[in-house]
Amino acid sequence: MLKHKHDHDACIETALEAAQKICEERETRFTPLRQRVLELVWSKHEPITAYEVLELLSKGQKKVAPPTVYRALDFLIAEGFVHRIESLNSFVGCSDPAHKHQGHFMICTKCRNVAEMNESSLHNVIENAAKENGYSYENSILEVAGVCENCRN
Amino acid sequence: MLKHKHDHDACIETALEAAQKICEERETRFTPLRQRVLELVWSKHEPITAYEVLELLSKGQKKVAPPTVYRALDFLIAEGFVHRIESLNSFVGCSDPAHKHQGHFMICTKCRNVAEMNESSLHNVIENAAKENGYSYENSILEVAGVCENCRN
DNA sequence: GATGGCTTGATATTTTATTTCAATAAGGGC
DNA sequence: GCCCTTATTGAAATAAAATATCAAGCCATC
Repeated sequence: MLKHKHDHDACIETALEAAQKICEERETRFTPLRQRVLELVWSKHEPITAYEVLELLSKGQKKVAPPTVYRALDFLIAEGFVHRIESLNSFVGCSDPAHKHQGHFMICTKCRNVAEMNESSLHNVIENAAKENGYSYENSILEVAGVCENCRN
Repeated sequence: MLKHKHDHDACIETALEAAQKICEERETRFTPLRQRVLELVWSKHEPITAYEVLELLSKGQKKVAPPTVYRALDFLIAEGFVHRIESLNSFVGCSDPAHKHQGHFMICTKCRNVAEMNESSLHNVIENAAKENGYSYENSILEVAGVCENCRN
């Protein structure tokens, strides 16, 4: 996640290829629009808003309307390629689309970069806590604000 | 939290009294407007939107504008009397305003009621998870969707 | 090449939140 | 008390985020 030594083009390409493969397996339609939106979401590691995607998408080609973007994002989220960050009304590419998981994030308050917490132990703790409080568990969001290693140095 | 055996008037009154007391201690101003907004937020255990508060607030008396409500909510949140539920763009009264804590909630997907998880152990797990991932910890939100005990019966 | 279902376009509107500046009210020092 | 400063509220406009609705296009299959 170190910006200066991070080949982000490769990062985008990997994400697109993974999504392509998964869609083939699931026989869902990874249309040009959806590809393009995923690419734009991955254009940075910071979360991006739907309207930022809209603006980028409208550059050069004919303008698109908000529903176009939101529908594409809905698809990408449903397939698990993108997560929504509730506290920022924004979206980030999923770093592990092949495995279904909850959106548990750390958000750097300095550089805005977002990283996923991939800890099944944490997931279990949360699920158990809900059950101990009498709730069945469906899903959860966790968004931790802090400062990343990079920004602290 | 059992609706039918829940004296909600007492619930509201307790919340208002607690807030009053805390404001006196902190020498912050618990104005009539802020009192009224807190009362309205507590009018149900379900989260309430800012515009619902706005509508209730405008009934009978002269109409108020959105900033009036948002400003009052900002104050109440800053003082810890109200939490914001990010995934619902809504607000709920805090059940333990005297102690500063994170907003960790369970949201019933049937009745919409929200309950706070008051578990410092959970908080510790989250904080440690963030640190293990290289992030300093500032604050966090946790919103678990599930079905409450009541609705499952 | 018609049919039916998914996808996108286009327009309008709704919902949620903020900016800005003016008016008012409250508390502190004299 | 009265002035001064600061916090609070009012008011108008606008911005930001998301959705509803219906029409048009695409594509696989028969």
